[in-house]
Amino acid sequence: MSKKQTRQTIIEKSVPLFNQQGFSGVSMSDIMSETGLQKGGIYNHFDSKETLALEAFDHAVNMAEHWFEDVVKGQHTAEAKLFAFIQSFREYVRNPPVPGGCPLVNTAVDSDDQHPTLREKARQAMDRSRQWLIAIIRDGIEEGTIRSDTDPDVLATLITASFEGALVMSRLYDDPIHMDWMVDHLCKHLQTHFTTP
Amino acid sequence: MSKKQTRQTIIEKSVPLFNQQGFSGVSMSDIMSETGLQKGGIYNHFDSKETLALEAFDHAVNMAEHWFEDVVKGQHTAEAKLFAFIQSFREYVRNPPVPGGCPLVNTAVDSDDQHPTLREKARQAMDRSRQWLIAIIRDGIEEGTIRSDTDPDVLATLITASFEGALVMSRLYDDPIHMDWMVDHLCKHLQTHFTTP
DNA sequence: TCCATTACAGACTGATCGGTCTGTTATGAG
DNA sequence: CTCATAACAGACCGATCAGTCTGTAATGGA
Repeated sequence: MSKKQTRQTIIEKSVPLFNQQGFSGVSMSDIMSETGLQKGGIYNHFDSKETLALEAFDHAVNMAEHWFEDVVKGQHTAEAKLFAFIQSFREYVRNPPVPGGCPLVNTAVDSDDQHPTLREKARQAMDRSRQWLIAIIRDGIEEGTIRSDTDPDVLATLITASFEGALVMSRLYDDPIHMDWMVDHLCKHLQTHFTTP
Repeated sequence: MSKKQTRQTIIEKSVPLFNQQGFSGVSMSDIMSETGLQKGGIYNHFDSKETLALEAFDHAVNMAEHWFEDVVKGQHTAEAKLFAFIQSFREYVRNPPVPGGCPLVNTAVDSDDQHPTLREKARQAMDRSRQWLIAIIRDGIEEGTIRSDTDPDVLATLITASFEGALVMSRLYDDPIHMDWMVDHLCKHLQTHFTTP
């Protein structure tokens, strides 16, 4: 096993731990038993628990981003992309690409004033996610499939917040129905922004 | 200071700590310095950190529940109650009744598999909140101000999840605009469920 | 005022925390 | 095969963890 591989394994094994239990809920012992490595094997790759947590967060976000990008990949109009994106929430809650829910929400909630760097990372990732959505919506307005009086910023926030809230509820109840209801609602709402009747 | 009073003070001082930093993010030392008491003074009232955390959660939820009940108190139709409830989200995010955001979301995210009792409490509190909303919606259907084809369960979930998601976003960005956008959206959506034109 | 009760202080415990360091073993270039 | 390098094991560190216990001081009823 090369250095890079071991390092990557540590990160990958850490992702579910941090995403499920939060920064202070995870101990280096947890990571040791999860990876099968001892102290020396881990601290050879990472300076501190915080460094590892930051990289684990990045990796978790990457996983989610790639998952959503794949969902949208096959679609060629903004309308279809948005529709596919929202429909994919159903699958996300049933078969989450990142164990433990959405790393954005988890980190946003977990890092309340306590871990400023982690919080800043969460903010940046949230912004990247919103900008990605905003770009799709703008494309839709340009190509004429989305009504020109649609505010991309507003719509991006509505979709994102709805997803996060419904995900938390479905996870708390361990019942995907709440996400399904939200997806139905979002789809209906999206119709009002489409120019196609 | 009577026993009950001291006990209550400990709970009240613990609420922001647990709500902001999560169960494992708070140490008994934190609670000691926050309350000004020493170990003996705290463990005289509570068996363990977990017992205290559970009571702190109950108290946090009570604070939020009373806050929302007050908001709705002045309104006499279901339509007006729902409208006042949703509008109050703007104030909630600017002037939260419980420091650290919504205890339901925080606890739901914090207790991922780790603290089953806390998770169960969060579930029950979430259910109480949904049932409260559902009852209002049912009243509205009975009194004829809300369309009879409205599904109270669905609408309650939509409102709750939207609130939670937007709250997380506004808190992460430290910008109430996201909640404002969501409130605008929910109000417009509510109109479609009202029988009044 | 007296005394039983109890709220609380604070020293103490063993476990565990994040992190360091040295020794050992695996690795890969020559 | 040889040897320099570095990946890793695991003992070890001081700090801090949740929780216990004894001593003390405050309280409140008689």
